[in-house]
Amino acid sequence: MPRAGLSRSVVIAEAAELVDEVGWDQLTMASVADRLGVRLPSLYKHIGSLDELRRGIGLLALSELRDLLGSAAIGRAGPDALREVALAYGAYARAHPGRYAATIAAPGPGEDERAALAERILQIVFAVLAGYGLAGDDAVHATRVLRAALHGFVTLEASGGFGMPQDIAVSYECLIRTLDESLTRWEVA
Amino acid sequence: MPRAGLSRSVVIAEAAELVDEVGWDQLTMASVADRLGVRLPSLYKHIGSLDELRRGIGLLALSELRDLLGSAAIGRAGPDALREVALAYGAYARAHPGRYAATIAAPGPGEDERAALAERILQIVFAVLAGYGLAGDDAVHATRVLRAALHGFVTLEASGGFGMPQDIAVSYECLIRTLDESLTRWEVA
DNA sequence: TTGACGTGGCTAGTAGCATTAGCTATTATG
DNA sequence: CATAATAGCTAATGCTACTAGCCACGTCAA
Repeated sequence: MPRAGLSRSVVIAEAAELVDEVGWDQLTMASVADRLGVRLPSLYKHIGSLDELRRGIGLLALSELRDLLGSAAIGRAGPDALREVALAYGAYARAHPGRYAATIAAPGPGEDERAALAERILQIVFAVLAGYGLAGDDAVHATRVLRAALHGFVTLEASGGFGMPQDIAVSYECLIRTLDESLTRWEVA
Repeated sequence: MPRAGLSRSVVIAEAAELVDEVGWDQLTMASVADRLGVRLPSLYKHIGSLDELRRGIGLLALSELRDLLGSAAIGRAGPDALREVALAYGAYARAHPGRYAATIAAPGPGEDERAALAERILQIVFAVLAGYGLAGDDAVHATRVLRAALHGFVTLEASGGFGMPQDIAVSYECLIRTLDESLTRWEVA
């Protein structure tokens, strides 16, 4: 039996490819093993469980997203930064729907690495909001509005929720415009 | 063996209760059967498959949501209607997280009843937007923005995505305000 | 009252999944 | 080159969805 040269990160990377193709909830240990040309139980030498594999994909996706959003925000401010970050966010979700879904579940207790990544992304968003003069509680509420809008849009798009024929990219621009206006005129509570 | 008095609608109703308690992706035929005090295979006298059960829950949830949103919108217009509909939407998602999740998947081919319900809900939203003077393509894009924002918010809230201690209800009010302002100032593309 | 029939719930069995135990051959290390 | 670690294997367990076929309950007509 020749060795297949697997490792924890190889398994996770292959699984990430797989969920992007077949969907987050179709992830099985069996299909990952198939894809790697290996018998199912062999995976357990590298990954403890299906749940751990899911968390691994989530971590990978969060770090990719952090890099992309960071790059999009760098050297920009205000509406420009907002727009680029929003576009990068949408592009990632569209290009990697499975990974994106892995991104959503909140870090459970003990998932320190994940919490740290989420924190890092939050800071990027805060930096964008600072360009609109928002900080403190306002920044928290504004962040929630921002995340909700972007996440809701890409999720509905991915699940086929936008049945009408109108151009989805135009709708996304409307969303960005809505967010920009809202942040510009944010009334301090 | 005394009869348990089951029926398709009883099974679906019980399953809906279950998913609200344990989560949409934890739904199994086995747990529904347990809950109804019946052996697993007996369910198949009433429901063809797990997938059909899921669709049944989705249908039930959509009809409940249509009733609630319809009631919230009736006799109101403009910002008032928007606010009430948004609050009703959030309240339903919070009270019935499992059913709400069942609501999201787009109707597949052949799911006419589901498509009809979705259509009905869309019309309620359009009626709200008409109060802002929006119609045609604008109404479609605005609907997408509206749905995305509300759906994203309740989804992130349900998945524990809002970790900060600030009051979530306040954030939701910010979201409604954002939407109201956006619809009021909607620039015709 | 009785008896036949439709049907709801049952037991038994198949197949796919996650997971564990334990074997063997490969590979890295002394 | 020998030894130890380990990657991948087969085999086995238990859970799930789902099917086949039995049998008792309730109904409805004679």
